[in-house]
Amino acid sequence: MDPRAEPGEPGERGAAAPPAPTFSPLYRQIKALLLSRLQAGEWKPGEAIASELELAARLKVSQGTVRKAIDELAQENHLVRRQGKGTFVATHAEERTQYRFLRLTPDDERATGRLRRRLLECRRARAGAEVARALGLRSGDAVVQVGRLLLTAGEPEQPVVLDEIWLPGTLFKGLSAEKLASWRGPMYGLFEAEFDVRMVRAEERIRAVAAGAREARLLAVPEHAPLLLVERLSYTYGKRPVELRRGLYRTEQFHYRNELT
Amino acid sequence: MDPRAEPGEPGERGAAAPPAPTFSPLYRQIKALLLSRLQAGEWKPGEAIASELELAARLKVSQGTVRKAIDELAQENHLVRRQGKGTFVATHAEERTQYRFLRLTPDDERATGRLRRRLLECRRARAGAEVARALGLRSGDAVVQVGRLLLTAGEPEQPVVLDEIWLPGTLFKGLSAEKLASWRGPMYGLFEAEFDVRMVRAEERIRAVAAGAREARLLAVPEHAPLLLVERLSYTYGKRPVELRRGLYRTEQFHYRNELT
DNA sequence: GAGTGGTCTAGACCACACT
DNA sequence: GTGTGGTCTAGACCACTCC
Repeated sequence: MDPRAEPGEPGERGAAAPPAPTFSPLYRQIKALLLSRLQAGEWKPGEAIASELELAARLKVSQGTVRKAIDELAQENHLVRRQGKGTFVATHAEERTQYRFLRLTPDDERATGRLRRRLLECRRARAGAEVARALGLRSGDAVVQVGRLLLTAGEPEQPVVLDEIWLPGTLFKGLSAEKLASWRGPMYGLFEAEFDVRMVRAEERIRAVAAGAREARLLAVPEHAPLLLVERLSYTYGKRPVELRRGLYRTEQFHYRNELT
Repeated sequence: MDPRAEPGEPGERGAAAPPAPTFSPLYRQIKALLLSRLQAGEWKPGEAIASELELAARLKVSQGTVRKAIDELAQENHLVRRQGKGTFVATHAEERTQYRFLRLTPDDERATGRLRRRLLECRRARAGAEVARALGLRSGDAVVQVGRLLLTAGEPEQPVVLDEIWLPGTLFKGLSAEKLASWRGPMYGLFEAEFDVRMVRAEERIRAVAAGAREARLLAVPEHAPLLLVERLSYTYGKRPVELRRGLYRTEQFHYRNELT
């Protein structure tokens, strides 16, 4: 490959464009290439990709250059390196923690008990204006709507999270209550295995709100009780939004934890 | 330096200890060395450190090894690289965004207006049990307690954040209301310049709570209105906690934004 | 022992900022 | 032009995993 080649996303030329990123190093081009292969599904989540030396030979660059490309992809959680074994496509199916994206943590560190799920509904519907805008659809397009509770495992079990989830109908054609109920492990693992949708990144917007009547009943709190509202938009490759989630969290015994650097 | 030397934090030997990290690569030893120099204040925030080649020559390693050490330090926000100019000690004083650690964002993207500060109090006090535990002090030790509001700049101005801040008294001896009121720029910039305290990392715990009487009055919301409670513990070098902050955020027009990867 | 990722080196050259 | 960080190479050797 030629170090002086065009960047993956070529800088706009002509017109009165800003400075223009006229230079893209080789390793970034290789990174873009690998990303496009991941996106194309050339390697499935959990599988090993080609070794560094093999990629280097095939692409006619040095190992160090491939290495730097893979470094960045590993950093961004697309790949996972395992010394002595190989480099693997990241997956939500085998997370150390059950939910990689769930930042809710028990106040009591020792209470490490997993949360139970209870499915409330799973139905096909039409996107309202707001959902459509978030997911990049048109109002009225088909969506799958899922409602569920997360509860503490203890006795008595206690509701902690009420989630409402919207998914583009075209991507999640066969999704049903049965599939969701029978699936073991993280929901995002199901999405990978059955629908070829990998969540790569997400943005959350967090607010404090007062519980409405329905929410209060489902979460077993008084009406108007303060709840954490967590709106999450999840993206797959190419900054494409593929899930909207509206979660209400009880935070008497749990908190949303965040690390700032 | 010897690649086979002991790690910076030596692995426990003897007894029935876990696997034991018996190997620490050279670049990590150099990273630890640089960190200790930063901690010792050898270079001040905003200053340039020695160049890669100079460090390599002085430490008798290759440039690539120094480079990898600096890479990690830059990643962790201890250093900032600037091509053609040098590598600089990170600082809160010249942040692109006014507050690096403040994740509160206006719902309306265009409303980029800065927030005003209003100092409510700044007084010396004795640490209660909870504050002492968080800051690694003993109950009754001296602390500085600061209260303040952040308000929108518009007309009419509207309170958005009510912060209560606790700082170890020994570290912040000369801190006064006058100093705080007259300082331009982020508070953490003042801490760097006047007290040699650099915030490096922070953890936040977020909850939804109902406004109490005093908080409701200060934030101009009804009593029992839902508010975001953000408890932040900030650390300086060596995982040493140096600030506890309890913030109440109004989230009708603002939200706490977070990125998940 | 063979294969994989991880470290380290030495040297060449490029992009960028200052002067 | 000089000095800084950034890229790329080629090759040696180390640590880890599995057969």
